[in-house]
Formats: sequence, structure tokens, C-alpha cells
Amino acid sequence: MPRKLSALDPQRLDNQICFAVYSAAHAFNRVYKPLLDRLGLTYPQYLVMLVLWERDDVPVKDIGEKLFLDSGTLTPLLKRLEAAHLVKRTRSREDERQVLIALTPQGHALKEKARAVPHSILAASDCSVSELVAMKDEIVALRDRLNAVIGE
Amino acid sequence: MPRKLSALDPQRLDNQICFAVYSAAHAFNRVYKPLLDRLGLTYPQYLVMLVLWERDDVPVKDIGEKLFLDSGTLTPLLKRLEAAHLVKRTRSREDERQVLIALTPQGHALKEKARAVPHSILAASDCSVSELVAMKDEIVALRDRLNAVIGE
DNA sequence: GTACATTCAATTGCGAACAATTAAATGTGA
DNA sequence: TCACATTTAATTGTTCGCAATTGAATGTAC
Repeated sequence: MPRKLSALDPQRLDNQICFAVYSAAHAFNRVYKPLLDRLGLTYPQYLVMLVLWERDDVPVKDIGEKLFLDSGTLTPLLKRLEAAHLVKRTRSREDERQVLIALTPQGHALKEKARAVPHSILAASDCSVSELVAMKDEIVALRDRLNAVIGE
Repeated sequence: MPRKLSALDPQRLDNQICFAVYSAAHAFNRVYKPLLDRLGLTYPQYLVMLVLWERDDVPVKDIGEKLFLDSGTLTPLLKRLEAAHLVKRTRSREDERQVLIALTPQGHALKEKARAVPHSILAASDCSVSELVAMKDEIVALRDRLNAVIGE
């Protein structure tokens, strides 16, 4: 294959949208790191807290469905959040298979400390809100099409 | 805050582009998994192979710069590729700090077996090539702006 | 009401990802 | 030359992410 056609070679790293997404996710992670260190959270832990700040006292499964994560990831993560006194884990009385995750007062309070985080990310993105919203919607649509394929 | 303004709440999970990127990366990973299982590769290993298929016999550092990964990730990964007889690791004679990564014949041969992978991903994306290229360019530009902030 | 299947969380094991440190090789300045 | 800084890969330790399995609770069919 001639070199001038490399821009069309689907087997080239730089032509793959998945690598763009993969490397952008890591770049976001690196920007978040210093911000979340101050809150004592990792990025996946921050995602769980975002879910709980919207709605509290939910089973592990609900958190997993929103974040596309399973119990193998969430169980140890939630135990670390419990060890940090941010959440409480209790078996549901109605259905003893479920473990309900509730925020502690410290967990609720952390929401205020985290309020500045999205603005810092927006600044680092160096991009207008409307552009970011448009990109976000495109990426979510792509993600949902990919997830639809997985479920056959 | 009234519920009708939730679409503007920057602290809501669904309003965050980083979660869109994060969850899209995982969705890609799940689509790749069955395809790469047949090649005996994980997705990060596949990325390293893409780099090597473009240019062979390069130091670990070069691979790290292209993939935004450090030696803590690459050293064990490359050892697994070596154990699978896909690459060879040799100290450079000119600069003994460097370890050069070269493809074995099996490593070269795997490129042909991997040729169908990008097409399968394109099909799963359920999207035109031109749309994907446009999205890819936007995401890469965003990633590069984020990485620029990290380097201050 | 007793088999059977399903659901849910936890567990185990493996492969990333990264911070922090170490050690060796190389480069630089006095 | 010698002291010092820089570069490069490897190592250690922690946290994700997921496949596969386990075990307990619940639901369903007969």
C-alpha cells in the first residue's frame, strides 16, 4: 500500500476512533486526578458518588446499570467508600439478595466540596459548553449503539 | 434547584462528557473482546501490536509516547507479548538504557489475521465512515487540549 | 409444596493503569 | 576527570475492570 493512502488505512492507530476514545478517557482521568485527590476519591468512586448524590439508598445493581459496571468492580469499590465513611451498606429487608447503598452525612457533605469539579474540567477542555454538549450527545449515541450490538 | 433545570446541572452524571467518553471506551472494549480473543490479545496489547505493525524495532519509550502509557504499564504487558512469542525484547547496543521491541515472525503474521477487526468495529458502530472520522478528529482535538493542560 | 430456574452480591484470578521509587546508563559542566 | 543531573526501564503497591464461579434469596411451574 502506498504511503499516501495511509490516511485511509483502517489498520493504522491514528485512524481508529476507539483509540481516540481510549486515550481521551485516560487524558480526562489525568486531569481529574489532582482535583479528586483533594476529595479523597478516585474517578470511578467519584462516578458512584455522582449517582448517589442524585438518588440515595439504591441497590448495587442500580448503580451498576447506570455506570455499566458489575458487582466484581463495585463490591470492593463500595467497601472502600464505606471504609472512608462516605456510604453505608445494608441488606434490604424486603429482598435480602440486595445490598442498599446510602450516603452518610459526610457523603452528603462531600457534594458541596465537589461542586467546583465540573467547572475545572470545563476550563481544561478549553471548549464552549455547547460544543461539549454536542460532542457528548454524539459519543453517548455511539456508546448506546455499541452496547446494543453486545446485547445482540 | 427545580427539576426542569437538571439538564443544565453540571453535577449530574448524564451531563458530563467525561462519563460519556469513559463509558464509550468500555463499550468499545466489550465489542473488541470476542474479536481479540481469537487473536489471543487484550485491547491494550492490540494497540501495542498496531504500533509495531507500523514500525518495528522501537524502544519502549516510543511505544509509550504513542499510546500515552508509561513503563509501569508497558513492561509487564510486553513481557506477556514476549511470552506469547509475538515480540522480542533486546537491550540496545548503542544506548543500553533502551530496550528495543521487535516483532517475531508470528508477530508479523498476526497482522493478516487482524485485518478484519477494524471492519467489524465499523459495523458495530452502525455509522458512516465520514461521521466516525469527524467524531474521531473532535475527540483527538479534545484529548490533546486536555493533555496540554496536564503539561501546564 | 416441591423441583427448577433466576436474581443478586460476593469472591477469585488476571490484566491493565499509574504513582513512586530504584538502578543503571548516559549526558553535562566545572 | 569527576560530580551531578537526566534518561530509561524495571519494580512495588493500590485501584479498576471483567470473566467465571459461588451461595443465598426469590420466583415459577408443575
